[in-house]
Amino acid sequence: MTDSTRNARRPRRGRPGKPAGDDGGDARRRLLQAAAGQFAAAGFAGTSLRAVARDAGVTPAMIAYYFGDKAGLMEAVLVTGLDEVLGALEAALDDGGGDSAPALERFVAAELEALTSHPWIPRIMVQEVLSKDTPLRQVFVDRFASRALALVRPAMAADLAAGRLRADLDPRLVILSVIGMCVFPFLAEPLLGPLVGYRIDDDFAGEFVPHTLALLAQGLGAKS
Amino acid sequence: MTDSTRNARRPRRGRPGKPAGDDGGDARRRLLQAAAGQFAAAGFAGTSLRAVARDAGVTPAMIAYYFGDKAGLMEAVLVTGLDEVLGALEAALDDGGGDSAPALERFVAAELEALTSHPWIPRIMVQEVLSKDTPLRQVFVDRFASRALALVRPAMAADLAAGRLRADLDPRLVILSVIGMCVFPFLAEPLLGPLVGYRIDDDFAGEFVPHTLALLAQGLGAKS
DNA sequence: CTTGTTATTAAATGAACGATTAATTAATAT
DNA sequence: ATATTAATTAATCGTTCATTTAATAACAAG
Repeated sequence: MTDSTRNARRPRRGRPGKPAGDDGGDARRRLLQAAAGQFAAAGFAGTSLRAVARDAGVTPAMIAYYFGDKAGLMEAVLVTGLDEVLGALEAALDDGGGDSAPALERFVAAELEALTSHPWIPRIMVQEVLSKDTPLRQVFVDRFASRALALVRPAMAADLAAGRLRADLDPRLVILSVIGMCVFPFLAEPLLGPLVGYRIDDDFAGEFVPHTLALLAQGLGAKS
Repeated sequence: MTDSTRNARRPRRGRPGKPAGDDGGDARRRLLQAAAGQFAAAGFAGTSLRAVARDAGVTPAMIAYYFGDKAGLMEAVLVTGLDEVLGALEAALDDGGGDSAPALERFVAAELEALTSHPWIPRIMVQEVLSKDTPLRQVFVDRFASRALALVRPAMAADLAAGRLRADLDPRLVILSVIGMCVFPFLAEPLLGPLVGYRIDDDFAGEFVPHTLALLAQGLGAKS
């Protein structure tokens, strides 16, 4: 499906040499975009550079030219997306710091909205960063995880001190549960979307953020 | 790491022919075990049959003999594990039906305990079933998802009728959030385990089940 | 105009992979 | 005893892959 829909776009492959005019510099961006989609859909090992190059309308040699090798391409894809998400998280948590909503609520909302714009990030993460001990993991830790945790932990401590967070829960496990609630729908959408009945489009965050906040605020139990 | 630790076990590969005595029938089981580990760690495309066979102490031709081809091996791995998990869920939800804990609580506890015994299942699912439209997906839906949902949905309805579940939440999204909370720690353990501070061993369910139930029961908010 | 740099292609290389086949041995049935 | 079946290895085939190399064309600077 991914093939047949995108294939007919670039049927002709030109003669060697620098292309004329306004196409210049575009190939790198198209390669990143094609690679993000294919890495998310088929994983690192399951993605062939030939297919990425074909999707981007260039030859595989261009990947070596711009990114060195396959791992370099994956790294470029990942850091490009992660930087954008981290920026959104920083903006949401540094916000004033005064009387706004509890920090964990702002964190959840910002994360869900950022992921809605980059739905391939969780899939690449789980497939290539979470389970395997690849060089990418260090990139992820340094470039994203450590900074994100540095934002969240003091915010949680502030919530706790202000009495806006239960004191009898293990903070480690709270982080785990909250991240899981936020990230899992993006992982499972291709299967559970049709089955349960949801779709990740521009409106998804608008629907899922209130639900998640309501669930986190009071749990599942009926009001007594 | 996976290589060097498991490698030295079966250094010698015998002469051709049926092995004598009590080894018979063991190769199939060892292949399933080795394949589960490698599929979970490296994904379907990232796993080579040569490596699985080496890990199991046989030749790659044995995989064709027992499972036909690579896809058949993966399918056998998956259904073997899923059947065991489904059995645990059925046992937990069919339990009497009387005055025990809310069904969603029993579901959560049973799922977490079953996954603790088969921690590779969520990783294979996310990597090979959730995101890609492979033949495995139908296997998963028929063999597990449809039956599990058939167990959960009436149980949730009963909870709702008995006033043990908030009526103002979207049931579709509740299922999504609950599954995400349960499954995500298994996906993220290789990365977040050392970082956040938890390990999936025999005691994990004993620690995580009470936390999850407490969080689901009342949410994060401090008691007023 | 020439010279160098940048961006691109076509073609070749070598390794790894999944799958197949033929040979081989043990167990079992006749 | 003998034939048949079950379980296993060794060897190899054809394919696909990532990567490398050499050639080529546009463009910029002198």
